[in-house]
Amino acid sequence: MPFSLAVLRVPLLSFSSPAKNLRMSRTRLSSRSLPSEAQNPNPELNPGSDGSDGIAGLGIRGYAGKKRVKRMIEINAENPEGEARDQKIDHLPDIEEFAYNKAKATKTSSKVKLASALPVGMDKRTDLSIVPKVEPPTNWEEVLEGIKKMRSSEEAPVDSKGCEKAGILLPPKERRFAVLVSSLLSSQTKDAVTHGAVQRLTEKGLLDADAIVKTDEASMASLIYPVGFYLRKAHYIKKVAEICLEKYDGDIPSSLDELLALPGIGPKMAHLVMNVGWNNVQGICVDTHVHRICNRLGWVSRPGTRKKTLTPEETRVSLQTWLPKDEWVLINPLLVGFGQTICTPLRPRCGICGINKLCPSAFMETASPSSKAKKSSPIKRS
DNA sequence: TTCCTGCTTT
DNA sequence: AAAGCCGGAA
Repeated sequence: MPFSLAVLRVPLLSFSSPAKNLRMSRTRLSSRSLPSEAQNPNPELNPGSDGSDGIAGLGIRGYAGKKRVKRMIEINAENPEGEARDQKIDHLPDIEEFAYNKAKATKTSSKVKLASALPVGMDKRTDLSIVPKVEPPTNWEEVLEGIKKMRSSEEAPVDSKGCEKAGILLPPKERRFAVLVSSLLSSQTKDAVTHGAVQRLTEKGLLDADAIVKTDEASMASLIYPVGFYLRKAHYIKKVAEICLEKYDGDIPSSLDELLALPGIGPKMAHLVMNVGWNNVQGICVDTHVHRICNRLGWVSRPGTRKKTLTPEETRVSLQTWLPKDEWVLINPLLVGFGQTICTPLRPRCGICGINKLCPSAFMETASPSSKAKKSSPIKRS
């Protein structure tokens, strides 16, 4: 085991000011050289582990600015392969190979039913061949390139503190669990806050299912505070840990449906975990940023119409009908970072945006997105 | 006010 | 479809 599993019982604290009790001994994780495929229990599920960290690292390597590369090299200082890995940037693993290779999961949960009842025509969300072929948006490649350029010149929170980065120095199984917990914590929470919470859990060895079930909910809540909805999430984390321990031998589920069946795990997190946790691309991870930006760009629409999509799930399905699968994984960190720094939800910085000439929504949003922008859809405009 | 890499329940 | 969860920051 890479770190001590000693369970620290944290006294129940009042939540009025829990933060001050959170700082304790800062035992640094042993960042020794890590085995990759050597300890990978499911090598067939991790074809990306060619000595690299697979897709999980792409969020880091793909759009790394100089600062970040430097930081990664620092982090990997004790890892002999570290620097070498950082050189191999912008290399896409062959995700086609294992995109459709997963066996069907048990579909017993109500959530699964909900998921497949979503506005699709593509049940099981894997077989795109039955979806009517949609013409890709004009200039989409140029737009994508422009965004990539902007992303490489400015560092975004997601680059250093996103879920993709969670547990990057851990062995596969621990890393997967870290990605799952990190995702769970990330919703409605700034990356820096999520990162801090994960850090505290890591220091206490609480990214391990076995350790989590032995920790009471209040302690968990105080540790992850102040992430959004921390009480609920503390509850979910414990439930998830119990399920993982019982059904998956302490590992996380390896199929989309089984992930969706976990409490507190919805489509956004499930796809993220599949993508960066299992290197198994079943769909695009669409969060609020991807949802917003795709609509601003006119990249997605309600089926058969030119109206904006109403939900992230609708966006995901629409985007998947035309975006080449090569881009499915990278589109998330790309647009999330873009959304954090430039194409912000409120008052997007169109003035400094390198693709404002190509964006149908550029300089259009004077009021809040909910009030005005809703009526004048970017793709409907003449 | 609106948002933060949402999900669950009504 | 909409409310509720959580609290803080811009």
